[in-house]
Amino acid sequence: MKSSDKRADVMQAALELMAEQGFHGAPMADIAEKAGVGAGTIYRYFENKDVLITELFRELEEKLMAALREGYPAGKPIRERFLYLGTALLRYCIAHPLYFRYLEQYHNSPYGVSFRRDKVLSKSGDNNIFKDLFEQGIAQQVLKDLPLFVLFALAFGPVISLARDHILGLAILDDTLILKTIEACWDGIKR
Amino acid sequence: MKSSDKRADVMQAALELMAEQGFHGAPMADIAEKAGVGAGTIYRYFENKDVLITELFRELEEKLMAALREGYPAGKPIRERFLYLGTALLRYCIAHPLYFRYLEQYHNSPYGVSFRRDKVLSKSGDNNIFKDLFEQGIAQQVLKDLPLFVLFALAFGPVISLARDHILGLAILDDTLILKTIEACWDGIKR
Amino acid sequence: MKSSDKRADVMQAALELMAEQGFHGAPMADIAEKAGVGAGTIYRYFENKDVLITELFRELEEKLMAALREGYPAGKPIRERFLYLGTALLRYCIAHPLYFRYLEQYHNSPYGVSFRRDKVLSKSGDNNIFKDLFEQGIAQQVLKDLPLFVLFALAFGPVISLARDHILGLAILDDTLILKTIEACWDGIKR
Amino acid sequence: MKSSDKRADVMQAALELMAEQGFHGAPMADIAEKAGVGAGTIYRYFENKDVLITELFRELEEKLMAALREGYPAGKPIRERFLYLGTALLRYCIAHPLYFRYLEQYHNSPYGVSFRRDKVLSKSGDNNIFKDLFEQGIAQQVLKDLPLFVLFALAFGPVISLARDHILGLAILDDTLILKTIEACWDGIKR
DNA sequence: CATGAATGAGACTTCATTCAT
DNA sequence: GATGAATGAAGTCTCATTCAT
Repeated sequence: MKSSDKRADVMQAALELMAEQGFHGAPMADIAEKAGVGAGTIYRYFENKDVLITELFRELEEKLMAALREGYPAGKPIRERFLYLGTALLRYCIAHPLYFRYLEQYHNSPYGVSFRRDKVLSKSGDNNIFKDLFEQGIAQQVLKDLPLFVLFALAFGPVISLARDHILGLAILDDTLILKTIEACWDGIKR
Repeated sequence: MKSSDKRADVMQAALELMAEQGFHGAPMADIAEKAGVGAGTIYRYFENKDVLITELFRELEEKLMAALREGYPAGKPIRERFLYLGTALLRYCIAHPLYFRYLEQYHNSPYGVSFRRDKVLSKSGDNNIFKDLFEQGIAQQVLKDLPLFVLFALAFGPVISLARDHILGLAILDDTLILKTIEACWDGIKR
Repeated sequence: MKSSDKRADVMQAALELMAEQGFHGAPMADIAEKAGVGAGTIYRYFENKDVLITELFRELEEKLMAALREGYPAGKPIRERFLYLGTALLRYCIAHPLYFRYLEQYHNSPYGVSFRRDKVLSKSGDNNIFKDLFEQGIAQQVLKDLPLFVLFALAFGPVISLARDHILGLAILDDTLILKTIEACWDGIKR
Repeated sequence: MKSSDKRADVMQAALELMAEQGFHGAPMADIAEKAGVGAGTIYRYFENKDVLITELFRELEEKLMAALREGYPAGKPIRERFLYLGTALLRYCIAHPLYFRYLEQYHNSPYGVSFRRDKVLSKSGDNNIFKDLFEQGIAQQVLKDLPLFVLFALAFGPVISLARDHILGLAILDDTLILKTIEACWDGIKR
């Protein structure tokens, strides 16, 4: 059970350093040291720094999506499903500040240009819970008849904004406030 | 009339390069060349690169706030004032993609840590139109009784999210859609 | 009959990679992979990379000399013996471009400094067919009375030059041309 | 008159180190130190190490050709012209051992693949003294009727071979011996 | 004996900043 | 004031070699 999974060690070290210092504030040497491996070892697992950054992004995003899918009340009404997703997302971001900071940083960097935000909404083929939710909501005339990307922004823009504030220590969010916030988001998208 | 305002030239060059390539993708030498000045000249106006970055951020933010203040219907009802602010902000971001990309990048970088988001809400002393608006709205029981930072997130989180999509080419926003979006934001914050 | 002669496999792999990419363009890991052995295995047979390089050189040189000795018309006249050596050498270089490229590279590298060219002419003790040939030729007044190294250069310098051109695709050499060339070399050294 | 021509200093340092240690035995840091400049300074004059290597090659080759052209008895008989070229070339190689070692190293490295040897014989357009000499010689039936590349090898292969030996200390060449050698080369190519 | 993951010294290169002109 | 050549610290990455399995 020893921590001999060096690849995971490297990713964890990279996450911690990059989330806090930015991609450029985390030299490979520092990552290696924090991971407890030699500098060259990183390159056995990641072709170069860019690949490490992107790979880490993919993994964090996958974790996030998995967390949202877990416990998702698939058969329940639109509103209930939305409230679940919103609160789960906000809680997740707050519970994993490093993940959140890393993901945000990635999105706002030149790296993010290649990995478009829209993937979240239109994940090809895959069942996309967001897309499904909004499309059903429109079809059932429960939600406003707006383009998906607008609904998405209305629903989750506030979550991201709040998560940012919380992590910066500008906001304190308890369960009650989280719920109220997501209900307010619902007011924004519901017809 | 000569372009002897080298300081402005440098800032413009820095804006263009950094908004597109990121802070680290814009070497001082490139900025100097694009600005049509010598590399050393930059240091007559900015102590170092960090100062240039921060100074540019301050200037852009000030421009943005000035734009929002201009034409602000100060005496009108809460809702009208809000709709004005929301649409103006979204239009401004769309009209000035470089400004927006730069500001976002700054917020999500380690630089942003020192210059807190909350400044927007609590600008010391200065009359802060956002803060005033929300506080009055709460007092008049027009807005939900939520902490200011929540209202702010509900109101402008979607705007930022949409602006990002628009700039990445993932969304097309016309005047009608902008208005509908801001009205939806209003639904989110109104009691 | 299993290819358990790993030492030979390593040498063959090293030859192929180094002849084409240069000594420094052939990492030990690549050599190991091409040889179908583990990276560490190479070090069971060769103390380090330098030793591998030198060992390979020695082996190739020995092969070359053996090829020249084979069929050498020892008892025949000077001229016939020379024509045999010259054509055989040129044919060998053309038939084994990898050997030739490797040997040339070795000679022109810092490695070659330790392993001097003169070995060819003065191989201690061993009967040296070149040395013998030239010395006899001078004694019999068939060859010009020049230092051995000059005769050697006159005789084989052109061969090396041509082999290089041929391998680079700059020259096409058939049997007739090879013979004419060596005859011309003879004209250069004969009295 | 100070040695402020840093570009030249770098080239000289690179020549000395690379001729002796090989391209890979001469780190940029060592070159910079020997040249008396900062490491980064090299990159103001040469995009990268490969460019430095190639540029240096070009310059040395140009110097060599210039030296051969100087004093070339253009109007004189074939034989005289050839003797001039041969002795001049050999003398030049001996007088400039660093140049010679560098040039040879370049030719036998992967770099040399792109810059073909044949350039010497077929320099497009430019008046090529070698090509002209051999072609005239063949036309006048003074030289053997062999392909140009064969004549070239016969004429200069020995020179290169001898220069190598001389530089390695295996041969001592005085003016008399140089002349005799080139006359022997003439015997090789003359009809 | 064989392996190949791990190492870390060292190579190349970039770029913020300085300073003589 | 302005310039831009020069600098060198620091960053990314390679690869010969080792050693636990």
